[in-house]
Amino acid sequence: MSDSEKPKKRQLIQPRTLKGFRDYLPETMIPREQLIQTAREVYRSFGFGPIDTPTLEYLEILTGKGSEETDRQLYKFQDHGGRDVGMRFDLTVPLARFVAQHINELGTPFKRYHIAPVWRGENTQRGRYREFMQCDFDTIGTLSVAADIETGLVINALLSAIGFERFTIHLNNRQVLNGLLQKEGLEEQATPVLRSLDKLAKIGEDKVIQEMMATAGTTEAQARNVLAMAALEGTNEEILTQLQPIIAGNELGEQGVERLGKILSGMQAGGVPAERIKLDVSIARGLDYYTGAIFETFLDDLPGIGSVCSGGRYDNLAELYSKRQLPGIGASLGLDRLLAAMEELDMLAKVKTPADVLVTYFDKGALEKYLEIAASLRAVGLKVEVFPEPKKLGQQLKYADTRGFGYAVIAGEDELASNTLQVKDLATGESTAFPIESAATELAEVMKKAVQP
RNA sequence: GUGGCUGUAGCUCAGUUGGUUAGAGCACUGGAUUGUGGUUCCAGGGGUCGGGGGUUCGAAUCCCCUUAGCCACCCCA
Repeated sequence: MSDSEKPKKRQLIQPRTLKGFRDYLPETMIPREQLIQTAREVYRSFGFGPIDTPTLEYLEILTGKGSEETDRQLYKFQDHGGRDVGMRFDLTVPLARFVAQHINELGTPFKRYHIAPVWRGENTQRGRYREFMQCDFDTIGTLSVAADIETGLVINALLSAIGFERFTIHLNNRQVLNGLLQKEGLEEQATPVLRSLDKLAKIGEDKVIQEMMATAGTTEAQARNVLAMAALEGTNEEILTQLQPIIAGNELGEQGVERLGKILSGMQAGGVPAERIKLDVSIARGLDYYTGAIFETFLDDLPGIGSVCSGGRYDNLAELYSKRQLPGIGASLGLDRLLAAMEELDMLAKVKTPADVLVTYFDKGALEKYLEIAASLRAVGLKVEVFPEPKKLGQQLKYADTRGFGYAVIAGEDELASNTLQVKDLATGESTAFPIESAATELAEVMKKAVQP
């Protein structure tokens, strides 16, 4: 073969994903889907209904309230018709547009959940990607404290259903903060002051004071007064009592404290253990648009990972798109953060298959028998895979073991001749013989017992 | 977007002052007289050293650019 006849090495395209974008393998996708399913069920159990909106919106919809930061992170381009479009960077702005457009058919109060990916072209870091899932729930069109309370109840139900017992829902009311700022004459600088305050847990008291003086132009006394309130300690009731004199004389603040008390007792009446709720006057969330209750949720065993479920109340969701004032309250489950936490706390089963049972393909001539067996197992609700090749039994068992199957069904000449199946528990290695007719129901029984002993 | 660190097989890494055909463990595929895995033994496949350019007789090793990851800042609607 001369050089010219040698097959040239094909120029391959390097397989890779964009910065901040990820592939999900079955072993990460399985717990991910489980988590989403749990969230869905909890949202539905409170009467929230599903919605979806387009990935792409007119650019003006997304940049409506835009800061420079927003613009910088927004994925935007011109579509084939020359329209300026952008990819949604959260689910709240699309909700605002959606509500402005449909509120007359929807009526109020309107409760929806929305689980969908969003895109932000920000710099990546651990746990921060450019494409990620948001799991929002919101109640639109009511100012009632009942909706505030329910938000707390949903957060509690969510984390409980996912399997957490030790977590703390931090609760605050922006009205209290705003009341104090009014009292201190800092209304104008509310945003930078609260942004600094939000960093209290992270950078400490002295630095927060320095930052407030530098970026918000407060006096040291003003900064200290704001911090004094944020530093209150004690039981929730004690904090409420201490707040009253601090805020006294400011109507907004007084209302805010009263409302906090109602949310607190309401959440407990709704079944949230008192020790899971913590009044935390320091949390502000960096968001300008929160006007009332604010929630942040921390895992007691992994507080460093940050809030895994956050949200709050806003006065006027759709102000940019509608003349109708639509107040609302909602929160968002931090799916990726939560999954990272669960992995770190070893709460995720390491499984590469969603199936429970592998039917081994043992006897070359008995494929149709195996297909029948698999069908009968599926009929009682089991997830079943038939191995596609009549390979050596040891290899098939190894396959089942490494993927995380719970059981293997083995049926060779001997079993088929006696009309039985051998069901092997892969965790213990024990085999049981079942009559072929009743094997499906008996195995289903066994598995049910294994799940709830 | 700014600054710092890093990038060798699917994964975790080794690779001496730049010097022949780049290694290990795990994982993967197959085998150990043809019906039982998660512990053994043997064999095998897999890398143009993230990509491109430069210096050099010679580059995984030095220089530049680029790309990706991590960390900090920023921000977190």
